Amino acid sequence: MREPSPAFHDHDHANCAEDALAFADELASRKGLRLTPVRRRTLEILLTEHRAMGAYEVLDRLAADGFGNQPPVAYRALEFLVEHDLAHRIQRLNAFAACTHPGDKHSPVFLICRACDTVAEAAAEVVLDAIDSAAEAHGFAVERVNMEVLGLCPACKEAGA
Amino acid sequence: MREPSPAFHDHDHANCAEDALAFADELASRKGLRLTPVRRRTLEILLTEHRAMGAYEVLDRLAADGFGNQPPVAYRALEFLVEHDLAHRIQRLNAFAACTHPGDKHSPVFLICRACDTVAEAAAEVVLDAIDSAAEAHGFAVERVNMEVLGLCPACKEAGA
DNA sequence: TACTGTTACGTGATAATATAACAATACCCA
DNA sequence: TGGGTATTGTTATATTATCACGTAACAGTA
Repeated sequence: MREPSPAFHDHDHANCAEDALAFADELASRKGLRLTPVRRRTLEILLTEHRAMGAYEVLDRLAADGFGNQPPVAYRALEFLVEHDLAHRIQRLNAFAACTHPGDKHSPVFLICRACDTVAEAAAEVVLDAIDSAAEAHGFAVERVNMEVLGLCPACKEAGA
Repeated sequence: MREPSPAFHDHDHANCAEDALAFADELASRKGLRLTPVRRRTLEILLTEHRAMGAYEVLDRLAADGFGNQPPVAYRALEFLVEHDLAHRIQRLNAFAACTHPGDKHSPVFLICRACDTVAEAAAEVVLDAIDSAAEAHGFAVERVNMEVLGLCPACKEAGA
């Protein structure tokens, strides 16, 4: 497996982490959430890395920063972020990634490269309607939607993976 | 958590397992696959239970039937079934379920009840087009799509979960 | 300020899920 | 029949996730 790249294509990454953190702060004060030090730092880690990270990898970083070093520390912080749509869980990889469209009401579609594990978050609002009507036909009340697409990113496709 | 029911609504379940097994046999001989005893029995277990089962739960059944009792036995058989679309992996639950529409070219949407863990497999062909175009915009080559919707099934909604 | 209910955190232990590696066996086909 | 391949069994271990409990921080009340 090749090294994951920060995203499929370059972008202005310099400030995007900063912006996202600022947004999180604003969201927290607006909704009365407690973006505590561990939680904020966890988000910062995900934003800075800009890739899907395993809980234990995040935990190592947190521990290095003086926070607790037991699994629940990371899992709880990550759970909080996911719950408030500041991060997503990538089931396929048992990993977590900061949301790249915070604030947008979105149902993200994750494009996961099977060769380098890079994850891109695509928008696909259209999909939601289809899901809703399919669910409705079953009398099912939709709460959260998770869509994951496995395949090859441009770089790995090029490289002939 | 309530007990999972076989499906959101009753259906003629008596023969559906039998039919699916017959289909699998036919598929195997048509495509030259080796639906060996462990593999066939694994599919039969999933079909008969008609619910999402963990790998270790499947393993217990297999062991009771005289097959090996170590994890790889179950994981390998399940992997085979998933690869050939005879079963699906439900990431959210770390579990596996027999495909309820074998043979159909489908991109299943799983409706997962957060209260009782029941899983229904809905069809949503429309969704695929949307996914494809979203992926195309990223230069991403789609290979497999997995969509999981979390919410409440009719029974649990009724029960006020 | 003291009291109280609630939420969050730290920690140790353990559960649940999944894979690596290798040996033994069964199958296929020339 | 023999040699290559796919499959299975088995041992060991890696990885991911949760439970349980005690303490600390916070919010609201009087």
